[in-house]
Amino acid sequence: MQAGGLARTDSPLVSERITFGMSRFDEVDDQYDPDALEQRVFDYWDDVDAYERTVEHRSDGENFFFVDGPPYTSGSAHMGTTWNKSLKDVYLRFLRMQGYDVTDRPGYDMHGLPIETRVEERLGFENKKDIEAFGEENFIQECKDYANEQLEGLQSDFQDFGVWMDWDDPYRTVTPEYMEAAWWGFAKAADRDLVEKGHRSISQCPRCETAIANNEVEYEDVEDPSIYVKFDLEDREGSIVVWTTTPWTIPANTFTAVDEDGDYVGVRAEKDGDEELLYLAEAKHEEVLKEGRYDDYEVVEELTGEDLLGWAYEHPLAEAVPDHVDAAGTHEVYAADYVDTHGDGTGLVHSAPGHGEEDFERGQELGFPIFCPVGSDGTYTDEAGKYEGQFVKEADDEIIADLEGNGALLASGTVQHSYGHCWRCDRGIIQIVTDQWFITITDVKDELLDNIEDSEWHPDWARDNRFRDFVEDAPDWNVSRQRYWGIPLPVWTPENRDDDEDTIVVSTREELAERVDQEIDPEAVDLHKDTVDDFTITEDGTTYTRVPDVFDVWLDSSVATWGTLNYPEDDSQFDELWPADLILEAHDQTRGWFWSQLGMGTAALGESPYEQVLMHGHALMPDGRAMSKSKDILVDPHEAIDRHGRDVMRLFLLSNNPQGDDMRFSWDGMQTMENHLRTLWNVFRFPLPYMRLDDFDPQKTGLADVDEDLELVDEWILARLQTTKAEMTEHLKDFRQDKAVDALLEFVVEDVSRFYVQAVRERMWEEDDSASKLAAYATIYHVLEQSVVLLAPYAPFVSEEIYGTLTGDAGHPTVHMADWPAVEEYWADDQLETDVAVLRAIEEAGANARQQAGRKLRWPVPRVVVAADDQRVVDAVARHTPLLEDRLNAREIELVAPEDRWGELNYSAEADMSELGPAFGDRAGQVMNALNEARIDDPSLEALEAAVSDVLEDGEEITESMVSFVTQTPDDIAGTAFGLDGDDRGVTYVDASLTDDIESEGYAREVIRRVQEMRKDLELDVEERIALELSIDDDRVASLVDERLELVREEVRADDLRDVEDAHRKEWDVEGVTIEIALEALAAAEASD
RNA sequence: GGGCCGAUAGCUCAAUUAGGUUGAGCGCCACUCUGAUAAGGUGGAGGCUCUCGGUUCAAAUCCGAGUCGGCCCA
Repeated sequence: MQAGGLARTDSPLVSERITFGMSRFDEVDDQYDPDALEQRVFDYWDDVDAYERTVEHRSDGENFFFVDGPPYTSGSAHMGTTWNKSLKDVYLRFLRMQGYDVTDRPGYDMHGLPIETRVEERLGFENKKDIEAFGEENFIQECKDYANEQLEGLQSDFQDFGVWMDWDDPYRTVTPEYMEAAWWGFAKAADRDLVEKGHRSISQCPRCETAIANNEVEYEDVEDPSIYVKFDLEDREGSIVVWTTTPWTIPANTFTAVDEDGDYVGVRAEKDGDEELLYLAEAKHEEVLKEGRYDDYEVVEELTGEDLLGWAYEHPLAEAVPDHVDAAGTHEVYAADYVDTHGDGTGLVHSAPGHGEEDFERGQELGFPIFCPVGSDGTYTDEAGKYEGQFVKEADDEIIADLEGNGALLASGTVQHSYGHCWRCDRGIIQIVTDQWFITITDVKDELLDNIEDSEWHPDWARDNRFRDFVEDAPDWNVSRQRYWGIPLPVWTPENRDDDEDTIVVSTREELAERVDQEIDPEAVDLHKDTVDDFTITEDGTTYTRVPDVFDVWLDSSVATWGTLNYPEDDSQFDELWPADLILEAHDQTRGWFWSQLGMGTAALGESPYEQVLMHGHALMPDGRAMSKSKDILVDPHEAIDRHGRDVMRLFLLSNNPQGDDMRFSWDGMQTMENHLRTLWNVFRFPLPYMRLDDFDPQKTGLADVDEDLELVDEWILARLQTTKAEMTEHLKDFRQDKAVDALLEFVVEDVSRFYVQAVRERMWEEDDSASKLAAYATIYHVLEQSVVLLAPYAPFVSEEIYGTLTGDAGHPTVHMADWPAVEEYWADDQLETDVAVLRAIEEAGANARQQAGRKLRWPVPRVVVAADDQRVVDAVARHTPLLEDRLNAREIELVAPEDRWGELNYSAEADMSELGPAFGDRAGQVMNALNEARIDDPSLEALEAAVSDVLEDGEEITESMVSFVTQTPDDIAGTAFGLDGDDRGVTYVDASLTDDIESEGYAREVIRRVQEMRKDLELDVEERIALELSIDDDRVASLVDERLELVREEVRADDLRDVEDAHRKEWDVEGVTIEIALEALAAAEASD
């Protein structure tokens, strides 16, 4: 299959390449210059509408519904975002090349508290009162402006990274149609009876004066009070001891909890002559009494938690807080499963259902009133008695003092512990009980767990371990926030009530226009709070007003799968596309977007809204630390681009495993990728001058036309190309773009650059037209063209320029329109790949052996002996003897067949542990060492057994399967084993002995190489003729060189051999002999005559 | 405090599915090549495979307990 649409030359679209300077085989930069190249390609894309045309090109293809996880619009793109978008880009491009019509609408998450707090900072606001004074409408407008500003920064970053998405039409969570998508989803959940208003213990940010979700709470180490408080028992002697780090919750104390099965003690303790009876956990009593600095103590009672149940005590702040809870059964000891007699504290837990979540639940079970004397801003209400009006944290000291005054304080200190903070403004959160709106996803927990099964995750453990655990433990979703910049809850309640009975949930703008008392245009209405707060609904004589809350911002993005399609406003695509085929985000989204979408999809539609999830990791610093913008620990993608370019950065990012593992950024890794691209660039530009000179036309001379003339190495590189395509396709389908690009780069660097190009250079230098040259042209053209098509999703810029230069006006306007190259079975040839791999292994071993023998490649060696282990190696060598002679610079190649032995060798054995282990048990290691050390003349088992007889016990023998024989070479000769995939296939021996003839050629080559270097110093053209002067300070060497003088003259294009004046002159040391060389260019000399 | 993931050469990672003498690329050092040349080739140094136990003839690999890092949860 042709990758390029070669028949499209008549299209008016494709000829535009010429206009923009990409005609075939144009001159290209000598050096790979990413910055200049990428700017050129940006301009080119712009000029030919490359993106739009690529999208159009696939518009008839099968649908693929990708949904972009919307980045939050604060700050600019960091390395993590960059990795994420690069991953999306590579898969979207790959899918397009495979023919899919891909949905690629990017999204931005633009509501929520983070933006509100930024705007508040900007305006110098401290709390909600400032906002109210400024005006809701004004504040919402400021937030809108700020979010749009931030969006522009992200948009331009992503485009600058070369990401191709529909940048002209991103979905934005602040538009009426998107907000409507959220209303619709919420209304569907309400239809299923999954929406309720509830009195719950929630995390409250006292500065932002709103509830925040548990997953918005960030934990940091802080120093807090640590106090032990005695509750005096009623009806019996003594006190129970509790511990808390939040003295401000003591006023709301309602009961005390114990572990029914825990062990407790009564302790008679003495301090300053006074004696007290204290009850607390057995495991903690020593520690606690030490804290209380008691002089002495004695355990007088041993009890279980059960014994303590029902004990009544006095509220220690009863006088200061006259309104404290005083219902029947309060201020007694109860069992609760959140008590641990071996954890922090005393084994008795002060419980205030008006604050703590667990306390709240247990308090409800016990039927107690919920007493919470704290307002939404964290100050005590009048119910808190003498503490009224104080901010709770600031009241700690006074409360501690009051406890002490009452004699209730056993000990007071501080403790370092992690405490929850608001994710945006960093204020310490407080737990209070308020009214909130919930989506009761716990009612559909089984459905959620079922729906998890409908999505396929990469890696799969992320779904089956991490995500399932999270979903199993997930509580009801508190979706209401007492803020401004968000999607308003579409809930209207009867004017005189504030519960969740008889509510109206509005689903769409159209419904809104129909039902509200005011006259509105559904097309034009904005849905933000400042607008909809004014709307009332009157039905059946009852007037309904809107609940003033806005949604948790996580609800916004949870509807992205239909929000992307503008559904329900636009229902043209939903049925066909939904649910999403793929979403792709980092692992922190398990608790975020992966979860919120599953929750909303299930609550609203009973289904998972996505089918496949690719979960990648985070970008870490080179030393493994997490990146952090606020701490200025980061690598800025813009710096990476400045230093190495976009293609290099993308290649680096995309060469990392995307399946769950974090990625460490590495400047070395970036440099390596740049080196690889430079290699590609050099390979690409190497044949261009020759093709240009010969007017090579790939349309007229394709592979089919030169099939008869292809040489083995051509067929080999074509076979390798097929394997590379197959591997890449398999890896990409497996979401392992890192392995795919590794395969491609290895092909380009190892096979094309280091082997194929080396092997075909001389064919390209031939001046006359030859079938062999054309075959090489057609081959390298095909290989390069397919390689850049394969590289295009990763490095779209350099691929574009190379593709354009190769195809000119015969290709697609952009490489990104090309089809993903399919394996061409005709060229596949596993046998040949193996053959050449054998030859390369022999060559490599030969080079190694040569170095051991101390003979430079420039000096010929009389013979190279290849001892083959199998017939395959014999065949390969026999067919390619001249190639091997040439590459190893050997006068002769000698082949030793597998059944023969080369007489000059000794042998030793290499042990196979998988055989020795079972046979010798714990002596296997000992036998292995003896075998490895043995030296024998004859590679037979008998000789070997004799050599290792010391370690063999009676009756034991060495069998053939246990060992393989290894040769030991004599002095003149160096040998190196070669193998394939870890299996030994034979040995290459280099005989490095010297003769006059060899020395003659060796010295001649030394001279040639130095003359060539001097030609280069003078920047002479390859064809330019010279006059040469040689003076060699050693008679023997001089006569040796004389023997090869013709060779020297020919190689260095020396027409004259004479003394030259005013020449480029240099003295060289060659193997200890001084040689003086001078030369001048003949044309120059003639001109000066 | 709990869950998940990771820890192998200076760096980035393979090898863990099925236990069998730990590998590659990059970097470093030395040598080498030179009609792709700010490239290419060869070699060398560099590892108690995080620690400690266990299973086994044999553990990077399986099991248990820790340590450190990342993410998530409390």
